[in-house]
Amino acid sequence: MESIFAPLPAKPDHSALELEVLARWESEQSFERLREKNQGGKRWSFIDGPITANKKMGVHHMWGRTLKDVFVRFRALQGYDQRYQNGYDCQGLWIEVGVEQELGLNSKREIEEYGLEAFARHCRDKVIWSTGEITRQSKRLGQWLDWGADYFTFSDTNIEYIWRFLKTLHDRGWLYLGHRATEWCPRCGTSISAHELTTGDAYRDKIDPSLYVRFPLLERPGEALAVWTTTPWTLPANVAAAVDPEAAYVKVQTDGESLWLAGPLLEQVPVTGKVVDELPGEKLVGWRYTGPFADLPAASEVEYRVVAWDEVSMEEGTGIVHIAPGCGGEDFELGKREGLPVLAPIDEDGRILPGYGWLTGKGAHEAADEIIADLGKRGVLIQAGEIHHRYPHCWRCETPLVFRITDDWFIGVEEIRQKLLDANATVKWTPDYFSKRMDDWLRNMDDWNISRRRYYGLPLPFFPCECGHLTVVGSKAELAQLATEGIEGLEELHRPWIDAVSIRCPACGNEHVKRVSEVGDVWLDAGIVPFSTLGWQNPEWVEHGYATGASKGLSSADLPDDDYWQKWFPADWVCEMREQIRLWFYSLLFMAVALDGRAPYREVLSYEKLLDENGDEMHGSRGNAIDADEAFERMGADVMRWLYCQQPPTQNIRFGFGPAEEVKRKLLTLWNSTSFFVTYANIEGFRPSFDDLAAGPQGIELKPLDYWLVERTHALVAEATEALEASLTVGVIRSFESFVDDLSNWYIRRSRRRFYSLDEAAFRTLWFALVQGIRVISPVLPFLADHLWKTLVAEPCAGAPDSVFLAGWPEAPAADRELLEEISELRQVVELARSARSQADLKLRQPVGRIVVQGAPRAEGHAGEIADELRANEVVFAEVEAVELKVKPELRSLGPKLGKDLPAVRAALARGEFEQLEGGRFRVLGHELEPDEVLVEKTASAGWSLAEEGGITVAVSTKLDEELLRAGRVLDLIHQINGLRKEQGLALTDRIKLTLPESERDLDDYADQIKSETLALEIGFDSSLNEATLERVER
RNA sequence: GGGCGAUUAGCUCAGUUGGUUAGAGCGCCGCUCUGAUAAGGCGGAGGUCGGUGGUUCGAAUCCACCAUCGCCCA
Repeated sequence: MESIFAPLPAKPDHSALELEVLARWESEQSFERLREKNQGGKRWSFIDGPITANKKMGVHHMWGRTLKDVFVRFRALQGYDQRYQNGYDCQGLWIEVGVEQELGLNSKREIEEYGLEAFARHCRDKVIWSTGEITRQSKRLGQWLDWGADYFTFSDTNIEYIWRFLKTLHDRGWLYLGHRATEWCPRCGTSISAHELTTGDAYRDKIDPSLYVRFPLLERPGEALAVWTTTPWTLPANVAAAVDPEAAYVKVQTDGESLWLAGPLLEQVPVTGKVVDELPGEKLVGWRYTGPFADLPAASEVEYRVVAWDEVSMEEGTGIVHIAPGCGGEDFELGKREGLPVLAPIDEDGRILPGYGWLTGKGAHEAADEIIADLGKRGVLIQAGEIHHRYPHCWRCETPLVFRITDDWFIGVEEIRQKLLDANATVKWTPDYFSKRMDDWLRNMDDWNISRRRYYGLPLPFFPCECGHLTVVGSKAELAQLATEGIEGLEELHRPWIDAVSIRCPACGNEHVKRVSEVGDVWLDAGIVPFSTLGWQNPEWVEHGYATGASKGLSSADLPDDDYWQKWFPADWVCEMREQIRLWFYSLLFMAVALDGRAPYREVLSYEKLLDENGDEMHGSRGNAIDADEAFERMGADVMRWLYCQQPPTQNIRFGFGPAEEVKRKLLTLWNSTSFFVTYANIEGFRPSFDDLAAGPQGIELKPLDYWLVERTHALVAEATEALEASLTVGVIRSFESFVDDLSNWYIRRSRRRFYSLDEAAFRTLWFALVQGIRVISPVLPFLADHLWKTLVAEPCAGAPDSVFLAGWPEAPAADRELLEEISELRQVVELARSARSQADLKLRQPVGRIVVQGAPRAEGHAGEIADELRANEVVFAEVEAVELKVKPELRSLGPKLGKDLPAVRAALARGEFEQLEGGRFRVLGHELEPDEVLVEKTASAGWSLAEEGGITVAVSTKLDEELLRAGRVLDLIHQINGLRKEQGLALTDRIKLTLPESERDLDDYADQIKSETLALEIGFDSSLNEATLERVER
């Protein structure tokens, strides 16, 4: 006879099972059918943050992908129509990184010599390769998205939407060309934005010179300022020295001359001598001095002087700060306030410009030693040492950054700041304190530097004419209209093609206006997505119209029309890692509020960082990084997903093969429970009915335990639904674990024997519980769940959906809380009784006479089960006799009633100073306490072992009569014989002949029990034996 | 310097509106089941709940300050 249920192997091979399920999803078109099923129904809008398409994914990427998939599947199960669009980030520095390395290019000059067109094509190839890998890995993880209809940020469509955004901002006057000091990477030849400084580990340990130098004072011969710096290359750009006007400064008489410095710092500065004068900082302001490189041509006009600044540090240095407005952000701001000249000493490559004498042409950081030597030779140096500190480096090439005055394009943020804060107030953040994090960022953010001096990125559509007019082009069509040359060769909106285009200036008619050479910040690319992919203000739907420019042929995504945008904007839910608060979440918010006035998302889920299982960061170089493909192979996607989902998003996750083994063991309980069911259902010929899933088994009399499991299952469904509605996967995991424990360690344990015959109520109940459990966990464990669904439902039930994902989300009636409490009380009684047995050294194999239970009225109907579970002849519910009574206050009710008298009453009770009244009442210190206001504890009288907790008391009789002892010996004997059977390698079904020592003759009354439990056909006795022996009997 | 978060058993973490004896998993020790068996169950050891004050009849929980760590901003 063929099995109704396909038998399950002893353990799941997750990886193999998952590949099987993937193949089935493919052949059965499960995802496509799910989409069809939900089409046109209620909507749930999710927008995927674009993943940078420059490499394969690691396990740290899989956390977010898993969370996204869990909620996408959950909402799909609930019947929500969705878009399922994946996104790729395809241009900008991130893409250039790998390509440059592959091509062995190491500077902008080399890229330009290599040729921008070939470089651009390489970048595109890199993206194509990477998106192929990421798609493959995502599918393997189980992510259900509309693969092949992805959005690519380098499409002309995406770029045009950003152009339009920039034009809108320009019309509002928010766009400007700024002139300021910014962090600059001399190797990449571009400025580094505040965004980029917060990405990854920009701040790294670095050893720098620590220089104390003297600035001789003009009007005070023989006196000088002592100044400290760690960046010698900025000294040629010095124009001022800053002091804290509030602080006290001292003059120290040294061997040669007198040095001024801040009093509080005297101890830690390498200046020794006698303090001969003291002045407040404000008295120093206005003093003039000779600059450290005053002779250089660039410095010829500078009038060096002391200025006041309240930011002067009294923690390090000398309290007199060297100011070079051309070399630092704060210096630049101070310089503006004080009207200081700006010396900008370095060029794009970090080399010192002409006008700086012998320094010209040298690299800023590299020139340090020569500068120090020169200062020493000229007697300017007080002391040169070293300092270990954190210094910003380029995130892509690890080059130490410099400060440079540059012209960058900025978006002014003052007019929009409050609107962003208002919009953020409408967003539900998980974890909620991230909302404040965003608020803080919004309050503090500076104008947005959007330009990068690079190649393969969003071309900024800025065409400045010599006449002073700036044209910001808003679309390709507009560009074509204004173009005077180069438009015919514009195959996509990238350099070098776009650079060939000239336009006519609308203001003066000049026909040779060229675009600026800068490209845009990648966060513009990602932030525009809710507009560019949803067809904002697009007049008509263009099928496959999203794939334009560089993305032509890569995606089948449509360019929808504005009606569609109205339907899908804003997103109901987005989910990315925490860093995205100031990156993607920010640029999304900024662009949406600028264009539409609303927040682009209603809910945000954000999560922390992935570490290895020891809590260290994963690094390829450290050898502790786990390759995603290896993880799929060795732990399986379900196990990975479980690991991600059991982590509260507020905490770093510790990910590794060790934790994965724990998860596998946990999942084994579910597997074994299912396997138990399948085994006996096949033996007994049980066939399930799909209708039972609607509300549990109907039209059959359920035993109390069955009824309990049904209610327990309803509770699971309710808890899991609530957790997922709140974006908290950890809640689902917890509920599910506790459910499986109840199912396995209570229901199956208690009901096992009912499955040895066709007890329909038991089979239907267990089937229902297993299947509902599988449905609830399916978003987390899609493979295992769908495999078990196929086994338990799809194959045996005619007409059932062939995938759990086509079966909808289970509905649960309100669970019978009273019954759940009842069983929970019952289990408490059993646990207390076990504890009491254990205290009296009564192992479970030793039957006991009587168990008395007090304070658990709800468990009273389960006396038989308790007796069976605890091997007791009798279980009674009555008052437990005790020798001693301890009475404690029930604080919850007595606290409010007694108030300040409570401690005294409590102490009196503890001393035993109370009077027992009728009806379980007590009198203490003049207060009469009701029975529900006290907790009564008892100490066992002789012959009893007692355990109590939470008002429940269980007493186990420790008196063992002859009969009980014999029954105990029988169980011991059975245990021993079954051990022997195993030792001798007998099969579970082998029959035996048993020979017992003569001393066990008195157990002969139990022969039938012994025979059936050990599969013995006959029992003999032999006086020469000390121990039982057995031999196998051929049948 | 400012902000946010964290600090609970050897390790990783729960702890619901303040309420009796602060829990789980892993590890350790002991026991147990022996039809989940290189698994399951029970029990034990192990905690001044980071510190100090305060509010309260009562604080891991609320408040203040401090310390340490992480993240963010300057």
